[in-house]
Amino acid sequence: MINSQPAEMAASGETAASQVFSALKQDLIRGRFAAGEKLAISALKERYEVGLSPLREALNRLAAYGLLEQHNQRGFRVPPLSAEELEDISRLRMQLECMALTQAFQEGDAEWESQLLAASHRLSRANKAQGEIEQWEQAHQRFHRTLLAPCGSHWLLRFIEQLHDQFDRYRRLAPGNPEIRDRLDAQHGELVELALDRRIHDARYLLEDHIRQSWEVAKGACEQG
Amino acid sequence: MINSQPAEMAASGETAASQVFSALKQDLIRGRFAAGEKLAISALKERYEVGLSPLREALNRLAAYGLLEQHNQRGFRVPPLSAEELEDISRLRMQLECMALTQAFQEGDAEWESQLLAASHRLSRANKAQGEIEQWEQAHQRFHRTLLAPCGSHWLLRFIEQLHDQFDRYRRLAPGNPEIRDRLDAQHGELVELALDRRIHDARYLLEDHIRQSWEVAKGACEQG
DNA sequence: ACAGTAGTTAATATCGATATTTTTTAAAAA
DNA sequence: TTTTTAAAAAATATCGATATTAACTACTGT
Repeated sequence: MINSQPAEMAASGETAASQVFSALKQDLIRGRFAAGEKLAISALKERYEVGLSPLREALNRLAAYGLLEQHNQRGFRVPPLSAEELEDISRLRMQLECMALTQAFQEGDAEWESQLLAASHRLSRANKAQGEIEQWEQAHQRFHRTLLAPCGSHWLLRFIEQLHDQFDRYRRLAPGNPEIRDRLDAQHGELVELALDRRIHDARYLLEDHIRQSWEVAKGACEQG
Repeated sequence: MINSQPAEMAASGETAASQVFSALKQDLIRGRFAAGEKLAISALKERYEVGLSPLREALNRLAAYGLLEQHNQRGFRVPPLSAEELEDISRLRMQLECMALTQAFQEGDAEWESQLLAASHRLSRANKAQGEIEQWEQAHQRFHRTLLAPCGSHWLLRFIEQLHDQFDRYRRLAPGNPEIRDRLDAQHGELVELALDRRIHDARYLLEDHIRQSWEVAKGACEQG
């Protein structure tokens, strides 16, 4: 059984449901669907070239995750955007990520420092290659994930990731703000320095400000857009 | 279309998938399945008297929620119990619920106080009716939900509920500890008093202790059981 | 006896068709 | 015109059957 898979098939072990789950999740976060929009299942079937059963399973997972609303007998909707919810998400991010940061500073070892430096470097390089937004987005996500990874709490990381996905829906829909964007980029480097020196107090303050600045940008998605 | 539904049908608008989701969720929290057990889908079909499609959708939701593990091409498993995860869950509960409590004390109004008193009363009455454990469980859950409800953060409440469900898996599997149980019951009443007086500092300390005591009980589920 | 392997069984994941429910459209009544 | 009602259309949810994958068993060779 050598090379029996067509080129378009994904890695072995991937099921159709899990593939369409990932694809749909990405598209939801990227804002490819209008907020509040009702998803037409038959249209999704064509779009993702997948049958009804795996598609519905993916939709159910996404609803349980909070990236879709599910209403009995009337299908799935993209959740609406609201400034109130964005505030909720942002404030909770500040609290949870600061919690995780504190623990990460205690638990993080040399290996972590290396990975953090690497992630930071990848992020700054991805910055310059304009036009490849998705690459930057991935590097950005990985940086923040690496920063908090050693915090030791599986559930805390899970919730933070979930909030991050929610937050990104807003941020990616908002118009770019080059001014704040530059400041945000600089903060990533500063966070690494503070992490290496384990200056938890300053780092917490900086991370909180980082989220607050991002929040300012993300707010742009709520203005009658 | 009057009374066209058979007696065993649930409220209108309920779909087969959502019904089996609720039933399965309850059974998982109640420990009706062995930890680590692989779920035989065909057996579940008979047990819940439901077809394959709605059953699989329910399983997918539960996996996304964290009450099941899903492995591609090899079905669904009940997550194993571990003392480490219980510690993670418990510590996070302390932090998140104390956060919510603080905000609830600020936002809570007279209506909240009334509902809290009512919930507390129901809980103490449910206590005495032995043999009706499920009734007490429901009253208990509602009490804790009411206590934190006015905190104003949709996502915080969501995460707390999720952790609560995880925690209860352990607690309900653990052998009963009448000694601690009495103390826990007493704490519910004390929490109400502190809430009415908005004594946030004492209340936080008490809630933290409440969770810690429950944790002690829940640990019993991890011992080679 | 043991490791490796083909063949068999059982389970999962998916497809195609159908039944139910909601939404839309059109007609009838106030 | 507005509201109600009824019929038609569209969409969701579910069923039954099938294909695909993993787990198991018996065999072969060493």
